[in-house]
Amino acid sequence: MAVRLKDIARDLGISTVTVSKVLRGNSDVGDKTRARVLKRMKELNYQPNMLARGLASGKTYTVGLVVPDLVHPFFAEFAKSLSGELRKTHRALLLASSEEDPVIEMQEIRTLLQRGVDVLIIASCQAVLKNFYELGDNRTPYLLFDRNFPHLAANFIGNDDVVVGEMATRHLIDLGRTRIAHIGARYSSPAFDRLRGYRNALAAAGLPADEDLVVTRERVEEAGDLVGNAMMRDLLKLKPRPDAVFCYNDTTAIGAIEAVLEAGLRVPEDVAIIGCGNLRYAAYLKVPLSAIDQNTTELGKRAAQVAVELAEKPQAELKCIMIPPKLVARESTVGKRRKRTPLNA
Amino acid sequence: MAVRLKDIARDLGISTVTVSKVLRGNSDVGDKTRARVLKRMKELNYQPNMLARGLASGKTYTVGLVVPDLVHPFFAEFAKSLSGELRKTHRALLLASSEEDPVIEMQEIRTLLQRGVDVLIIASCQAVLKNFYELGDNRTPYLLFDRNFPHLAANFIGNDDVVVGEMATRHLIDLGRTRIAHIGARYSSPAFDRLRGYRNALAAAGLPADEDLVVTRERVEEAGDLVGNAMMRDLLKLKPRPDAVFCYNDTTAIGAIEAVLEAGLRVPEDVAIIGCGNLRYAAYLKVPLSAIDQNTTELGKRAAQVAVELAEKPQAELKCIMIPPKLVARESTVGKRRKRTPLNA
DNA sequence: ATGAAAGCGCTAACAC
DNA sequence: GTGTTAGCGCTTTCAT
Repeated sequence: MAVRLKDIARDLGISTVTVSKVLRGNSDVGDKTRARVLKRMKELNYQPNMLARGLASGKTYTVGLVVPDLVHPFFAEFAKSLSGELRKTHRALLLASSEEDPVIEMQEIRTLLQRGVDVLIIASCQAVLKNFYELGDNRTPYLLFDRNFPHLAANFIGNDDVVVGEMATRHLIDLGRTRIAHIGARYSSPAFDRLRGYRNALAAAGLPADEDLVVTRERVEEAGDLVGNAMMRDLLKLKPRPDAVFCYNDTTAIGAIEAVLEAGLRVPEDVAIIGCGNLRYAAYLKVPLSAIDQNTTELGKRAAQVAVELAEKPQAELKCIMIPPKLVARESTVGKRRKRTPLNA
Repeated sequence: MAVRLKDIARDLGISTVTVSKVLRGNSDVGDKTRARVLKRMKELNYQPNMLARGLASGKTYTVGLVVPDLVHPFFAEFAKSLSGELRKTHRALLLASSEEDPVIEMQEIRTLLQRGVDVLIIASCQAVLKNFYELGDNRTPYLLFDRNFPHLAANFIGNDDVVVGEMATRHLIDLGRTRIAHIGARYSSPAFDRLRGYRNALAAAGLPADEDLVVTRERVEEAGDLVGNAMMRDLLKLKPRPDAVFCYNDTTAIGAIEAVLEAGLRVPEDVAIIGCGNLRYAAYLKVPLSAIDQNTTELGKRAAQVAVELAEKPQAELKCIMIPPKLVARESTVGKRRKRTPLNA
């Protein structure tokens, strides 16, 4: 059996309460007693039982995270950053992957809530989020991440995706492109906002908004390269064909580039392509990929901070945090004239 | 406050014990009583408090995983697969990333054990694993993953890395290459075994084992591309220079390819290069990368199964599971004559 | 088939 | 400063 508070108390002839107080750094303990307790704890290599603490105190020092796909570099990067930041506060991360399936997502949320996570961070794939309240009268605070639900007054952290769309499209405009297409996703706030940004930028530049140039398909997240490839092939059939494409994410962009090359055209000379996410290996692709970097590491850090705040003060004021994105131009838009951007820059 | 067993018992005029039995599917409950309990549970949307259950029963239905780097596709893929499989058994995943730092790793292990994980799965970055026992007299069963410690009698799951090395090297030999180099890692069982496999294959083919052709460096995991690039540059200075390289992983391979191209040479004509891991985007790289696929999804599935077994029967016989790797040949070794292998194949 | 009693390891609230 | 009492929500054991 593991060492318990009780063991230390017995050894020292004091009460468990005092030991507990020392454990938690409570100030109302005599210096001598504190020293003796700490010494004994070290000797016995005492490890507190967080289950018991959680049950008694209502705080588990645990954060739950639900993402649609752990392998997606964006979510993996976020999870890593979040986890690293939580470690500094001695909190643990309960992680679940919903596979972009709302039903699985609900199940995972339930699992996490049953474990008493202090906060829930979630990039939800629900179409509507009213279901969130059907999970019992649970008062666990939550933080929406990446995907927002405008009609829901909730804590949110993500990028300003309107800016993402504007930034990408503006970049293509600045390069002199005039027939700019958009390969988008559906049913999520980032998809919707990036599209809006795209339109804003076109309008601001006085370019026409040709609806043929906007194509979308469901489930862009999973096999994005294949989807991107298919959609690009559709776009290439248009006359005149687009001379640039802003893709919803990097994987669709990769597929799109492939389609352009397969059609015997050049990137970026015939069609410039920009993605979003800034994959770790973007610089090593057949055509090094330009992309909007989401600053994912910062996103994870800030999310951890908000999570800790929520854990400590569940009724805090609503937070809505937008991390500014950043343009990383590589060959897929600017061609070979610039020097190669180093990895992850 | 959330609904408790007690509430249901009170509503129905029965004891909490009976309700608890229904909850756990215990058979010694009358059909009528069971039905009433289940009905009421549904009505109130009862969610069991797993902390309380864990404290009382000693089982938390939680598995801990520690990986060196969550963003590394191999570990991300593994975590995803593991998590998906655990979900089927209603278990949760506590995840931690050690950043390839033994000190952080110990801290994370402690954090997980304090939360009472039923099993610990770990790709450890410790040089020696005796420290494992210093974490208290904890009897939590653990499963080593990817990185083995031969002198430690422990459960293990991973690839047979000797076979990985042989398979990769053999592939290069079959292509007629005779001066085959190896860019390796250090201080881990996969690194060591892949090197052994490399040597085995050379010996079996009657090729000389030139020690100049084996280069290693620390911390290949993090910025693998840069490390691979630097090591390849070293190799290219040799006379005669190598005509093929087996790289420890895909990221070093990417860097190595870059170095070859920067030197004005061709891949694979001048230098054939093969990696290990089979990145999701391997097919879309400048030179589509040949690699040994580690069958990571299967690895995660089997790990989950073993974890569940260990959770239920901690004293089970030691398991040592080797998932067979698979060769995926692309342009970086065989050139353009073959058809492109589809993504993730 | 059902339940009473005891307790998992800890903390909160209040005495002294 | 220190200790007492009383739980947190559940399971276990052993009566009946």
